[in-house]
Amino acid sequence: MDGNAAQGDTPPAVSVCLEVLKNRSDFLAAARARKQGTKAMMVQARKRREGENPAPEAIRVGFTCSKKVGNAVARNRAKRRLREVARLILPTHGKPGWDYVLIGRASETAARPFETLQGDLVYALRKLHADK
RNA sequence: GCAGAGGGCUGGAUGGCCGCGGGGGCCGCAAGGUUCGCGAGGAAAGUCCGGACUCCACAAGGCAACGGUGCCGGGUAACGCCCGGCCGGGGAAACCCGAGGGAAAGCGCCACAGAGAACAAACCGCCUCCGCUUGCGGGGGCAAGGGUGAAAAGGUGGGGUAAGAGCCCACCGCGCCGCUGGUAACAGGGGCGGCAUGGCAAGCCCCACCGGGAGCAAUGCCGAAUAGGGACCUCGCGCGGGAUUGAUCCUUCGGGAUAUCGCCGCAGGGACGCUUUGGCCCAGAGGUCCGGGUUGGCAGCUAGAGGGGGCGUGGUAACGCGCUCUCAAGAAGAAUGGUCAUCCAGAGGGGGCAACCCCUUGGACAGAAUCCGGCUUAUAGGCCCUCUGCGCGU
Repeated sequence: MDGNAAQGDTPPAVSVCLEVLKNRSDFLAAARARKQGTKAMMVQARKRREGENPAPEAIRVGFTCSKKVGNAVARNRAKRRLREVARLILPTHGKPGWDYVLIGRASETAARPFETLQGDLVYALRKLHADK
């Protein structure tokens, strides 16, 4: 038995409060707000205004992997890793009422060790929240 | 065993933990919870052909245009696909390659080189006659040899001749006629003809056959808020003017009516900080219903010419038929993942005589989007079968 799983430190189903961005306008709005790049990804973040449609406690997240990332397989792989990272990190490090967009980068997003990838997101979030 | 040819299969495995998509069951008024099983490929790709399906158009059919196909026979829902055969070319062979109809329907083109590239021609030549300064000039005959070219107007051999030539003969080739075999493409052999018909149809063209168009963002249904449109009802709708050189209505065609819409003047309200003047804007409100319609939702949407296995059967085969068992993604900013461990191939290094052991690294091309049948292209590695030649053994 491997030690990691035995400790059971993976987050439970906190991801209930995560929602997926689906409208193009939401993506564009996030792109106009603040952003922070890391080696493996670009993170865009936007605090929603008062009275905007989703409930204020919800954290929303979207993923973008353009053709620059590679062919369909490479894009899907990058998106999945970003999704997994978001699932693990955002419920604890993200702030309610914010929209986040994670953008994949060519080769790095797929190749970077997973723990480093998590660290990248945590770092980017800290910078974004501090940058007020 | 070595070298080669053809074909097929596979393309990481197992198990934890945490997730995702869409189903079924159970609990719950619901939100949701819980549980069970399912969830990428041989190419899912390119979107190049052929269909199913949907809508639009349309008597059938013919002709023309445009596009496609192009040896023959078979298979198929259909095909430009597949199978079998034929012909031509390559190879020692297994086998491979071929846009493989028509060039005596017509037009066009054939670079460079070369004398000449299509009703042949004569550069070097060969033969002969004449002249003379004995190797040159002129006349005539010839097309065998040389040279050029991708291709030079049948080929080889013999006869013949001044030299030559299908000029004559034999064989081959070509054309025509009929015979035999074959469903056919075609093959075989026979007779006749002295040879006429160079290549390119992937330049135009001719012939035969096939083809209506657009596509699941097809198409059908539902349809909120807001804005706008129409109909009806209720309340409200300042005063005056003028009229058809506006609408409308009536008409005995001369003209007339003025409720309504529009026009003009005055009054009313609104904003421009206020006042005056001037210009601008407003003149309806409420309710009910109807149709169109955007974001969106539902259907289409996965059970069909379906995939796989087995048995029988027809066929050389592609494939068909019968029975039987089994399998089953359906999303829509788009699920099929993340991570860890062990193992299996592979690569590198070290130790050991060797079997082997240890460490490190590490997994081809590639991701469903209405669904099928093909084609094409990409693909690390591994496995299997058949055949050919050579070598060795029995």
